[in-house]
Amino acid sequence: MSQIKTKAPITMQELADIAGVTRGTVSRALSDSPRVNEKTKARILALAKKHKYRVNQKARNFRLRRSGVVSVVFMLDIKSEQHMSDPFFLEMLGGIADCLAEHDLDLFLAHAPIANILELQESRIFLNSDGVIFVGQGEQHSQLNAISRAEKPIVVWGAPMPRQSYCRVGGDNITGGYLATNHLLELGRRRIAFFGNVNLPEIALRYSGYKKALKEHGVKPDRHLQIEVPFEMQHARDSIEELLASHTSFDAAVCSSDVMALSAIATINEFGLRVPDDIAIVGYDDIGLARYSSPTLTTVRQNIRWAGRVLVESLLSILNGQN
Amino acid sequence: MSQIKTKAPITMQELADIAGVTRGTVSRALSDSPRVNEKTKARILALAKKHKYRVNQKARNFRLRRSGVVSVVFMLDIKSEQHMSDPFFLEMLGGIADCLAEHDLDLFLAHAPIANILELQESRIFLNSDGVIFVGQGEQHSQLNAISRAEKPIVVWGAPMPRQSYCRVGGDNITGGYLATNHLLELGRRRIAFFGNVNLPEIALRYSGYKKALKEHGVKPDRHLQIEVPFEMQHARDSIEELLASHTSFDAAVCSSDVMALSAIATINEFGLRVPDDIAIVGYDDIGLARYSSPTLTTVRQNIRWAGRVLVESLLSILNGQN
DNA sequence: CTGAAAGCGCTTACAG
DNA sequence: CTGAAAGCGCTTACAG
Repeated sequence: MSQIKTKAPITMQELADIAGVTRGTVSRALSDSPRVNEKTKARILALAKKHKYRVNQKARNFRLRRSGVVSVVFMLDIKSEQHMSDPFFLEMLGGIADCLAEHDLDLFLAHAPIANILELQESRIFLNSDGVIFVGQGEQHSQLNAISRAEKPIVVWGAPMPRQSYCRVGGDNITGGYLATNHLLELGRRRIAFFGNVNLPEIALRYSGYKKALKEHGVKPDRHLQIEVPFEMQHARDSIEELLASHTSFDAAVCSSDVMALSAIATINEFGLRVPDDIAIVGYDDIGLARYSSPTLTTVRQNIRWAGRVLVESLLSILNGQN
Repeated sequence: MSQIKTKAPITMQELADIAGVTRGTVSRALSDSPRVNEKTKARILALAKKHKYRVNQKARNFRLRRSGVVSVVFMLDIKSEQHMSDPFFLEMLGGIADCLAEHDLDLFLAHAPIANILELQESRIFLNSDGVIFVGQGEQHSQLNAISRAEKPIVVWGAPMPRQSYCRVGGDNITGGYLATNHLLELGRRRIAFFGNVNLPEIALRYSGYKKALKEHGVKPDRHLQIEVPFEMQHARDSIEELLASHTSFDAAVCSSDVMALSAIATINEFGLRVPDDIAIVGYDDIGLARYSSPTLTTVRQNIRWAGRVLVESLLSILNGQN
């Protein structure tokens, strides 16, 4: 590790000397303790401002035996450029980062691909942070359950699951899937494909919303129209290409993400078909890119930034013992 | 701030007790100091492994009077979702994060929009980190110069500038602009537009590469074909729309980013024109999204992840006093 | 209401 | 080669 030194700014001891009190009193004044005289407190606060004093958060966290760091782990093979490139993750990250900063907490970004998240428990990601935010469940629901029983608090973005012992935050995937499908049904489409990996809990719920909408319109779901399209862009294109080559007939598709929808549009165009004339597409997430694509992509909106904030607030609640 | 506590793992004192030595010796053994007996060292290392001991980086950094944190600031109005969504930033972030992790350093992500970066000097971004990486120069070259004269080391991704007192890492923008333009010229295009804000140093260099290529092919640059297209997607589309509506004739465009190129393609399609038949487009960056768009986007490749690593290594060199 | 003191987990001159 | 000790900047029982 490198030899890094930083010129130290004014210290609490120095401020105490200036104020003619001890560190203890300054510390109490700064944390607005009721056990310090109001006048003393005001004087110290004024002095602190005047001398641009700021508590050294590192020392504070160290003293408090905490790290002041929250780790963020993006599931779904984060190393793959495709996934990191998905704007969904970036917007989520933005919301998390903003909220964490407001609470004076640092963000530690997990960067490695996570084949088995149980291994994380030995890593810096866990050892070096006060809590961990998982974005997505992948197919590791039981591992998440196991981890949640350890001492380190976690929160997870994803779907509700049976016997779920971890704190979860997530959108209403059933309704989302329902709305997307319903939109296509009302456009008169009847051969509606569902693109996505239903082994992922969130996608499974959207699929059930999809089936619910079909049922309401008297359309019988066709197993052959449930296509396991992966999130990763190149794989998505391969998968959709295969579908088109098979001449399976369909006139619309509900996609599991906007990036997947954009992949679908590009692939369909390459096959000489038009969107939405020949095949109508609905995305999911409402990323910025989708809003400005051509033609404008119809999508199911998730307020991703806000979701990021909720994840942080939930984690803080646990850390503060409010469950 | 919240009351966060973490169950402490085995401490250096405990390991010292087990080994029957003092903390000092353990510390030296772990840092591979030559001043400790090889046998003792081996014994301590084995014991450390056995008991899964890991040095508490927080305490270490605290003792070493450093934060162990590097801040990353993305210029260009990071708050705007459009910019955060630009895959260029994400890939750069990935490279930076990986390299930082290998050096046991944390990544602190600046999230606020940066109107004037001089204000950063009072903020957590500076106060709480050992160094700062700026991705992009914006139009704040002189502010960067000013900041670099402060005690906190910085490195900047961008273009070389006259009287540049900060450490810079960047691509060869002149050659990049030249290659992009040359490609179009060899396709027989002669009315080639340049899309980008030439007030940004990097873009200005690409523009000069563009002019150089034109000159070599005996094409006289047309001022009206230098269009100040912003990076931000919606603004890019507005700007290109305006150009198309003005009936300025052009048969190709060199774009300043792949996202800009995608915006251009979408806008051109909306005007009933075809790419590349009517107007050929070249992007810049080589983001994953471009690779899989339809039709595949021609672009100038920057190895963004690798660039991120170089930024980190450069910063570490400065921190280690190697300039 | 305030001070004196211990201690968070580490590193590193200084002795020996 | 190793130990004893000081100290990084803070917080918080414990006295008074």
